Parts: sequence; C-alpha cells; structure tokens
Amino acid sequence: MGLEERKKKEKEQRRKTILKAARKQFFEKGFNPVTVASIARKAELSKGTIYLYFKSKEEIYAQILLSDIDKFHERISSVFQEGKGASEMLLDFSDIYIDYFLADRELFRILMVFMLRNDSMDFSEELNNDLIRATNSTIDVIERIFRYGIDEGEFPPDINIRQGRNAIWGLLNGVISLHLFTGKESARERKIRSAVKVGLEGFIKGLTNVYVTDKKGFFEQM
Amino acid sequence: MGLEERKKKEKEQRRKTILKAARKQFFEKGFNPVTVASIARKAELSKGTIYLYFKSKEEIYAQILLSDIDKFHERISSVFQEGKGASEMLLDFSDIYIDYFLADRELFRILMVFMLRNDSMDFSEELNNDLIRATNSTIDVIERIFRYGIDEGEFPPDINIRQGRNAIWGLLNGVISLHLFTGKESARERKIRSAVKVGLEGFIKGLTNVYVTDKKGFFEQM
DNA sequence: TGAACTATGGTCAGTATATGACCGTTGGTC
DNA sequence: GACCAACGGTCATATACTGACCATAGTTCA
Repeated sequence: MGLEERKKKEKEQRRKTILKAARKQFFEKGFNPVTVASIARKAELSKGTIYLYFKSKEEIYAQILLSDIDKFHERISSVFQEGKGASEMLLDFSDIYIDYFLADRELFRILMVFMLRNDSMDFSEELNNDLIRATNSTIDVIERIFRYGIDEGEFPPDINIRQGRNAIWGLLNGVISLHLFTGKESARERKIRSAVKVGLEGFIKGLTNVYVTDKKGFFEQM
Repeated sequence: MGLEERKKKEKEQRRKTILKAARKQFFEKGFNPVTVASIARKAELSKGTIYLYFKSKEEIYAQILLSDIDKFHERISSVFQEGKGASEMLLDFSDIYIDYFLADRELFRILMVFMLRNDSMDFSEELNNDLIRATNSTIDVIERIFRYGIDEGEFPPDINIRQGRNAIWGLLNGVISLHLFTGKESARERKIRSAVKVGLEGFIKGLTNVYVTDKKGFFEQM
C-alpha cells in the first residue's frame, strides 16, 4: 500500500461518511426538510466540504437512492437460478421482496412516495428519469419471470404479460403498504406473508392449472 | 461530537500512525539505520508531514521510548497495594517485571542497550537525561519497597538500600538477559522464573529471617 | 589526502483539502 | 409588496500535505 492509495481510501471514506449522514436524515424526513448544513453537521464537516464531494444536494439524494435501488435489484435478480420453474421464481421473488422491505421500511416508504408521483421534491428531469428507470427495473424482473414461464411452457403463451406483471407488483406493494405502517409490529410480518401467499398462489394456480399438470403438488408443499 | 473534535481526533490518529510505523522500525533496527523517509513510507505519508507532527527524528524516538517506559512504570507501580508485605511486593514486582518483558522483548533489549551506555545513538543531552530519569524511576520502585519494608519493621533498618536495590535490579536484568535471546523458546520462561525465584527468595530470606518471625511459611506457599 | 559521491535530516514553496462568511433566491408573513 | 428567515450554493481564506531541494556528514577512490 502506498501514499496515493491511502489518499484515495481516505477520500472514499469521507464520501461514505457524508452519504451515511445524509441517508439517515433523508429517510427520516424526506428531501426538502433536510438541509445541506444539517448533513454537514452530522458528518462533522463544513458545508463547503460537502460540495467538494457532491455537486448538489440533489446529487447526494440521487446517489443514495439509486445505489439503494441497485442493491435491491441485485438482490431481487437472484431469483433466476438453474432448474427453477417460473411459479417458484414468482414465489421466491415475493419472499425476497417482503424480506427486503421488512428490513428497510424507510426505503420502501420512499419508493412508494416516489411512485405515487408526489412531486413535492421537484427533482431535475434527469434524476426523475433515472429513478423511474431504476424502479422499473424491478418490475422488469417480474416481466422476465413471466417470459421465462411462457418460453418453458409453464405459463400459457397468450397471457397479458403487462397485466400480470402489474397485478403482482400491485399485490405486493398493496399488501406491504397496508400493513407496514399500521397495526401491531408483532403480527405484521405474518399478515403480510399470508396475504401475499394467498393472492400469489391463486394467481399462479389460475395460470398454471390449465397447462401445467406435473407440478407434483407444488402448492401443497408450501 | 462536533467539527473541532473530529479534527482533533484525526490529528491524534495520524500521530499514532506515525508512532506505530516508527516504533516497529526502531525496535527492529535501532535508531540510526531507520530513516525518516522509511517511517514516512511505512506510515503512507510524505516526509514533510512527519515534521508537522514531530520536530525531529529524535523526538519521535524519545516519545516512543518515554511513553513505553511510562506505561511500564505505571504497570510496575501496581505492586503497591494495601495489606501487602514488602517481601510479597518484591516477589510481585519480579513477576510483573518478567511478564512485561517476556511480552515485549524488544523494549527490554533497547533498555538494556541504552543502560549499557551504547552511545552509538548520539542523542541530545536532554533526551539522554530524560531516558536516564525514566529508567531510574523503575529502580526507584524497588527502593520504595525497601523503605516500606523498613518502615513496617519487615526489613532490618540498617540494610544498605542502594546495594539491595541494585542487587535485585541486577538479578532481574541479568537473568532475563541471559535467557531472553538464547536457548529454546519453550524452556525460556520457566528458566527465567525459577532462576529469579531462587535468587529473590534467598535474598529476602536473608533479610527477613532475622527480624520477621510470623511470616507463616510464606515461602512454603509459593 | 582531498575531491567527488552518496545518504540522510530537515526546510519550504507549491498543492490539495477543508472551512464558514457571504450571496442570491425563494417562500412565508403582515 | 416590503420585509424577513432559511436555504442551496460559492469562494476567499485557512489548514494540512507533499516532495524537490539544501546542508552536511560520512564514504569511496584516485
């Protein structure tokens, strides 16, 4: 390890410090109520220093959110594995989806707020597009599962992919939203999982019992 | 925690980085063979930066050695405890002394080299005096034990304190020196401890069996 | 022996990084 | 619509770091 390397590391560390301080506040209060001064204070830096690492408050927010969504997308993409059927993938997808947002409720809340087009944050067009693209990439995963299911003959070829995709997407977000910030903490996870399970199983059964006959009691195993 | 506090911490951290890099090299190679450039390299800093934290190479060495000796002195001073006899203190002292230098052989070697007046390091007079004062503080601990023993009536009041002090000091250093850098690692500690024990017990017995009669088989317990 | 060379402790002008007073804008108040 | 407060963003200044440079003290070799 040399001198240049050390400096690089220190810079990266400082960047992370800022992002960490900012993330906490953004996720607690939203975009506008958080000031650059408060991020600086939390990070134990001056305001000017923040602007040495990021060119605007918006860029900080963008990097946090886009990186969070990327991580999430990476995690969710792990549903694609050799030897898995499309139905199984959909169920795994929902499991991971629920797991993830149970562990990071604030991220979920923020994504929901964003998708509900609460444009009180007046982001630049670029950031808005990036965020839309990023959130869509999650929906694309569902779509890919559907296509895979059709290609493998597990799902009927004439289903409306977009409709199915939106239904599952809506089911997940709806159920999670319904329970995540209401009701008793203790019952929350169970309620979410059982509601999604019922909805998803019904959905898949509706698709598959016409064409797929050799699933060997897949749902009975659950 | 605020901004000033953070900067202070970072400065202190950098100081420690330098000292750590320097200590390793000084203890491996001695004073002269270690260059400021090599310390800087190890610490992943430029040479100039070293001089922002220390005014000379000698000061670095001094701070390391004096701080090491201070720590040692603090440790060794823990022999003074309520309800202990002077003989017990001397035995505890030797235990701690041996423990310490078994764990930090290089410090022992350096102190020995220094005390043997190997003045190949041409330190400034000030540093030399500081080092002498620091090393003497250890010897003073033995002297204090002697005085305590005399005050409490455990040791005869007419013993030559300086002579006794030097004898024990010499015994410890001699035995440790003899074994520390020779012979098999496995047998080393046992040999040192038994040699010191024999010497010290004999010494104390010679002092105490005249005056102290109620020690209740102190040595038999060992 | 002494000139040339080398290695090293220490310096300092130049560069990189960090700071916070300041500016223009905006949104709220009366 | 004049005032104000609060904010994002800027920039002159301050702080921290760097490495080419210097003086000197050994070392080599003609």
